[in-house]
Amino acid sequence: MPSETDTSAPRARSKPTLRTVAEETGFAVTTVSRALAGDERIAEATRALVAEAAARVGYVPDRAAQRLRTGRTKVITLLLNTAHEYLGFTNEFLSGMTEALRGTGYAVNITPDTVGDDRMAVVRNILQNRLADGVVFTRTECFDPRVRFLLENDFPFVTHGRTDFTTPHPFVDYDNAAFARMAVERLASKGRKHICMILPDERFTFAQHLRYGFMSAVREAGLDYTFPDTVDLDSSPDEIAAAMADILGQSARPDGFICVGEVAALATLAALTDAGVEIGEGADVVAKRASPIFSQFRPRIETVFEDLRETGFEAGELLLKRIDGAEVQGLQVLHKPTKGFALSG
Amino acid sequence: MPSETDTSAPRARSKPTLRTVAEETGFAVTTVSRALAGDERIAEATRALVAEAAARVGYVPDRAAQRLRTGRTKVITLLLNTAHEYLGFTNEFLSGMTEALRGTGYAVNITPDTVGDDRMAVVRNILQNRLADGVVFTRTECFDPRVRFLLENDFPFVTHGRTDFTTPHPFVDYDNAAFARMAVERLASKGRKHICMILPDERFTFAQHLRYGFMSAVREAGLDYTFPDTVDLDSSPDEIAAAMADILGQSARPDGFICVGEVAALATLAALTDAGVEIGEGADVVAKRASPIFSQFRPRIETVFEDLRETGFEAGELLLKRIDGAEVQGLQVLHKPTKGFALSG
DNA sequence: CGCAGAATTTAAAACGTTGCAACAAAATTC
DNA sequence: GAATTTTGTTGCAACGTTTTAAATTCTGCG
Repeated sequence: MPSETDTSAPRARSKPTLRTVAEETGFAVTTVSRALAGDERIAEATRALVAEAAARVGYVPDRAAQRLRTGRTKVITLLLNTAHEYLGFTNEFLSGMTEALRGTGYAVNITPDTVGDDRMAVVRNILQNRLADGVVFTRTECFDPRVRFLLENDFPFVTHGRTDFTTPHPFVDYDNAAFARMAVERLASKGRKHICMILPDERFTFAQHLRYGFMSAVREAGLDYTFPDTVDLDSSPDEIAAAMADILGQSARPDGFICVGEVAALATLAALTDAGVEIGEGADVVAKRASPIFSQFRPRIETVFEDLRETGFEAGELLLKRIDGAEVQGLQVLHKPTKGFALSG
Repeated sequence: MPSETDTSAPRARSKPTLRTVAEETGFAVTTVSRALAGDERIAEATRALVAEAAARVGYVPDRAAQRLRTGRTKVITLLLNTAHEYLGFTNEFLSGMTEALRGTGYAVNITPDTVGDDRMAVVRNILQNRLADGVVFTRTECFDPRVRFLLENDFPFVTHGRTDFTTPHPFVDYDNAAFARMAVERLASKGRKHICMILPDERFTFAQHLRYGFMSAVREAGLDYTFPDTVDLDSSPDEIAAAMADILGQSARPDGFICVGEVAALATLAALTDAGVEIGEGADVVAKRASPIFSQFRPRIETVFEDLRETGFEAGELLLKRIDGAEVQGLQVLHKPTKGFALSG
């Protein structure tokens, strides 16, 4: 039949749209749109019919069109930082986040958390150009200007780490003060008298928390302490190791070491090994662990676990809820270090 | 120029659009669009005028609208794999990629490289829903079905790692065969007679390359060899360490070890340490290094460097060129291990 | 002066979606 | 049986851009 071929000819392999489904079912485009959105105003029977037809022709809504029409991007952006105290941070966190977004239709976008030296430009750009519906970032500072800006503009976001702003905002964090305290106490219980810990750059909130937990525990137990002041957690492994070697060469040298992250741990162990100090004898080391690799460090050290994948997952979940309009109150998660220190592996 | 009509209109704080610039300059929207695109048909003077006005009102093109109209998404997607032989892989690779895309208007999207067990569904979904203009993925297999699919559909992509397909496609890769050969030769030069290397899962192309380079060098030098067959590079640190301990317990035990990645290196070192084998005495270890952390491994080992950030950068660059229609020929980058082995740090 | 042919500019039509206002048909009320 | 509400459904108008086809102005030249 020629007419048959005629009508099927122009029907090229083009992407099915609402119109396709509309023609298929005989309903109007509007109705189809509503039906697929599960609108109560559309009859139950119609909804079923439309759903069936949509599935049959393989209809999938066009993101660009939805975005243009609604202004919602269905994108959330993670601000990527190059440095982290754990090598596997990005992979773990990101895996958790994408997992939380699975099936929601949201996509994860990555953008460096800084252009040149400017952290604000990144977030301003996202707001101004409506590049995302929400933002997640790490390495939060006590009075992080990004937080202030986002709060002022009422834009959904979740921070990894807290701030000192009085206005509450969603966050996921690990209780680093409790960790530091536990770590000091653990070393004290082993008879250590002089504790050393490498801190993150002081502008990060978690540096303050670590310091606070550390100091209060050290004071309580009446211990000596040292913070290496030439390096921080973002320094290169070599710099950290050199700083540790330096400290080990001093007359009043520490006998207890707390490590936040792989780099600090390995550099500390290397410095101790190079100085001929034996773990369990001349010194003890405890660390926070985010990857199973810690079990292979020699000498072995005791660790507690921080689950970064879970953290990323929660960051994703919280942000979705926030975008959906949830109140900030319920959107704050603080992980306590539950179990005590144990030998890794 | 048309008469200056009511400028007192409710000029709300709405995002400036082409229309805004059009009204501002007195030109038609079409002209403005063309002028901003640098279209030759628009008079030089007009282009300048429009550019100035656009900058003044802070015009930025709307991504959603462009995408809807042109079908181009200005997005490229990186397929994220949870496991990698280097902990820092994701961060490094991603940092490189975003760097390559800076200023191009392209955004990076992250999606897990597998849903359930299905690697194909991910890439099919991207094509079908036009979620991106191009794709990058890692952990390429010899006859990777994703590559076949993308080639068949003429969709731009870059793989990290090669395939054995006859049809060429863009890739970035490291010459792992050369690395393995170098490593064997290095160990041989130290008088080692029995070489051991943990391979990646054999379905990955780079596993074949490593094996090939290894085998040909081992045969040439007339050495013994062992591939631990209960683990691969993606096994857990504990499993790898256990397998190595096992091998060290055998009568004919290897005296040279090649490690691809941190996990293998640390697990091997731990097993050697635990077995009381001294590096330089009872055994030697060489490794490929992607992060500066290797300098802190004790005992120290010799390494060669693979630059994953650069790799990510190139992947981004190649994909952009490919999207722009460049021929596949020039879009294949193979990194040779240039310098020889040296003590890390 | 008239006119072909460049050189510029423009109006209008998409792209696929959703929100608004309206409408027909059925159900309810008085 | 008319008036009113309820229940489903629909057409039209955006959202901001690019593209097609057409209109306008500007040249130079006979």
